[in-house]
Order: sequence, then structure tokens, then C-alpha cells
Amino acid sequence: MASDHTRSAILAAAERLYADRGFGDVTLRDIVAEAGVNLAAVNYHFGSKDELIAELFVTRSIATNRERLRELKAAEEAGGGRAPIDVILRALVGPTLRGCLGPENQRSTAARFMIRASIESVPPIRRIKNREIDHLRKFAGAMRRSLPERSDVDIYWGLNFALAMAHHTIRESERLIKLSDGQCDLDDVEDVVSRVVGVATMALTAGGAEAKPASKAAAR
Amino acid sequence: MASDHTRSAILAAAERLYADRGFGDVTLRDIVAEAGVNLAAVNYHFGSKDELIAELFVTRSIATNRERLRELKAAEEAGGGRAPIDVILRALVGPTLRGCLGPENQRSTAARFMIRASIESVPPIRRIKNREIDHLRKFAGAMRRSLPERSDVDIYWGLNFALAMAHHTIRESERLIKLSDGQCDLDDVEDVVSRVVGVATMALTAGGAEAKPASKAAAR
DNA sequence: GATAGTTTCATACAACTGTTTGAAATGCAA
DNA sequence: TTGCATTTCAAACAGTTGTATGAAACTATC
Repeated sequence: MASDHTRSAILAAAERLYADRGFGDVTLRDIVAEAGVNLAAVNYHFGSKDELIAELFVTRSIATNRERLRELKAAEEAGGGRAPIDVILRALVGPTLRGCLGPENQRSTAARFMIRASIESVPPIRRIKNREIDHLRKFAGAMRRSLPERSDVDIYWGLNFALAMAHHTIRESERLIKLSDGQCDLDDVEDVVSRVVGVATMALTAGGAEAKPASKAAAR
Repeated sequence: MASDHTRSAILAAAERLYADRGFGDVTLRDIVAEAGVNLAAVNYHFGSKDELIAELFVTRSIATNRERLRELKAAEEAGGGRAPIDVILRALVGPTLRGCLGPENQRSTAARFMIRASIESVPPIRRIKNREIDHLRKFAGAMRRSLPERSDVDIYWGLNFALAMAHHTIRESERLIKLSDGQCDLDDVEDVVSRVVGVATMALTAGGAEAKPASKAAAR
């Protein structure tokens, strides 16, 4: 393997084109033209178009997941095996939000690619996302340790809602801006993170013996 | 127009196939075979494949939107122009959740189609969704009337988070079930609605000097 | 029953897709 | 250099796709 020149040129070109125009209307011919390489190079280096997409997505999501786990581990070690729930949630949604939001002009190609991957769901990416459950289980475990009095069901719902708010905000950021006439400032990423974490924390801590349908869940 | 037989056969077949197999790998030839009509009939009756998809989606989402507005209007009239925030939120997310969740075996084709439309985002559907902002504005208005002391930005974020939780739960229902080992019961739709509404209500009412839950119905 | 308008049909079209092929070029070791 | 393996290349392949065409089959009106 003399040099990865062709290989990485393809990766870079593909990520840029997918980020700009979406998966739907970017063909292999577009990619190789952008990369300045031969059409057959994609199949030679990656095997197929789907494997190229998968490699792009895996690379980026591994980076995000590593960052997530790094923050989680640091928090749990600092707390002697138990981290505050809001810190855990921040470790969960922070890296994703920071990676995908922020001032548009300085949004990296990688970030724009991940936004696309979140909006347009194509088969190779869906397959990878399905394997992400083990990763989420680690967070569910940390959340359970943080809130031992809380039922498992409530933990899972809290996790689900936290991811929901983060991902939906990324997916529909344009719509939120338009709806609010620009009043919602998505460029202030830390504010977004705090809002998501705040609501998710409330959802998980409010109404211990009170309003929450924990009783109902227990009754099932 | 003697009878809509062919036309409605195409619509029914298309909705069923898209619901089962997704937009990605259903061709016009699959649809006309399922419908037992000629290939050219699609272009004759609908103009193009995209217009067929658009008609399917518009029909279904108009029904949902009408149901939403019906509930909203009823609530506001009952309250003399002001409805409790949790009732508004219930009108917003209830119809969608009820339409898409519930016991799988009794899930209608229409529901399964709308889930697909929510997972796989294809151009004709995205175009329609973009025009949905006016509809959301009506809810933002009702929410503002319900919580006049709340800032616009908070209202928009609350609306965003409510939709986030509802749509994400629909989109990722399988994953939540798998993650929770079946402990999260998505067949109990009213429980799901209550959870989403409960969290969104908290998000919108907490913190602001007076924590005043508009009504106790938030958590059924 | 002829006529005009609508609807159906088989078929062809034109374009585009990802992938394969086999030869040419290149890099590298002996 | 010779020889071998890797990489590049132009070209073609095989398949699919949505759409267009023009004739045939209907339907309803007069």
C-alpha cells in the first residue's frame, strides 16, 4: 500500500458531496469526478458503494461515541462510580450536538455529513445504527447507578427522550429557526445542550412519589 | 370519470407496499403489479411517481392535522380562548402518536405508511413537510396564550421538544423496545402520550418564577 | 349506432445506476 | 534489469428505473 492518496481522496470527496447534496442524488460518478480518480477505484478500494458510505459513517460515529464514553467515564470516576444524572445526560447528548450544531459557516464537512445521515436514512447507515444499542446500554447502566430508586422503565424513557430532543433538534434545526423567526439561537450550542439536559433531567428526577406514572409502570 | 377503480387501486397498493418495504425498494412496476393495473396508469392518473407519493402523504397528514386542530379548538373554546398547556400539547402529539403506535398486528396500513414516511425521508414528502410550519404556528399561538408570562423562545423550544419526543419515539420505537428488553410498552399509546405530554409540560412550566401546572391531567 | 372523450394497454425509450473486466501503468524487491 | 504485486484506467456490462407513445378498448351522448 504505497499511499492512501486515492482512497482518502474518495473518502473526502464523498463526504463533502453527501454533506452538500444528500445521499439521494450523489452517484459514484459524481464522487470520482470530485476526487479526480477513476470510477473503478471505489469498488477496488471499498468493495461497493454501500461499504464506502458505511466506512464514512462508522469513522464519524466512532469518534462521537468515544467522546461520549470519555466524558461518562471521567464523570463516574470523579463521583466514585456514580455520576450526577445531568452530567451523564450531558455526556450523552453533548458530543452529538456540539458535532452537528454551531455557526453554519464554520460547520465542518463531517458535521454536515452527520446531519445528512440523520435526516436521510439510507440502508448502510441504518444497519450500523442498529448496532449502537450496546453503546446506549452503557449509558442506561450509568443512569441506573445514578438514580437507583428510579424504575428501569423510567430510565429507558428518559434516555429515549434525551436522544429524541437532541436528534430532533439537529434534524429540524432549520424548521425551528424558521418557526421562531430566528429567535431560537442554535449557534449557541452550549445553550442547546443545557436546554436538552435540563428537560431530560427534570423528566428523570421529577415526581419521585408524586405525579409521574411510575406507579402505573410498576403495575404492569 | 366513470369510476376511480384504477386510481384508488394504485393508491391502496402503493400505500401497502411502501408501508411494508419502504420507499427505497418499491418501484412503479411493483405497485402496478400489486394493484393489477397497467404500468402507464400511474403516470396517466398521477403525472409522476413523486406526485403519487405526495398525494398519499398529503391525504394522511391532512387527516392528522385536522384532528389536531379539532382537539385544539375544542380545548380553547372550553377555556374561553385559553387552554391548559398540557391539553394543547396533548392535541399536538396525541393524534400522531395514536395514529402510528399501538399493537403492531392491528396497526393500520396508513399508520405503517406514516411511520415509513417518518423514517425514510424522500424528496416529495420533505417538500410537503416544509409547508407544515403554518400549522405549527397555530399551536405556538395557543401555547403563548396559555402561558403568557413565558418567553417566545421558551415556547418554541417547548414545542420543538414535544414534537421531538413524539416523532423520535415513533421512529425509534423498535430500538426502545429492544433496549428495554420489552419493558417499555409502546402498545399502551395513552401511556406514551401522557409521558410525552408530561415531560413537555414540565419543560414549559418549570423554572418560571411560578411553577403552576395548568392542570393535573398531565400525568394520567 | 356513430361519435367524441376517456381510459387502458403493450411496448419501447432513454437515461442512469453500481459493478466488472482485462489490459496498462506503477511501485518495489531481488 | 527482471519479475511480481499493487494500483489505475477506459470501456463495457447488465440491470433497473421512471416516463412516453400510439393504438386499442371502453363509456356515455346524441
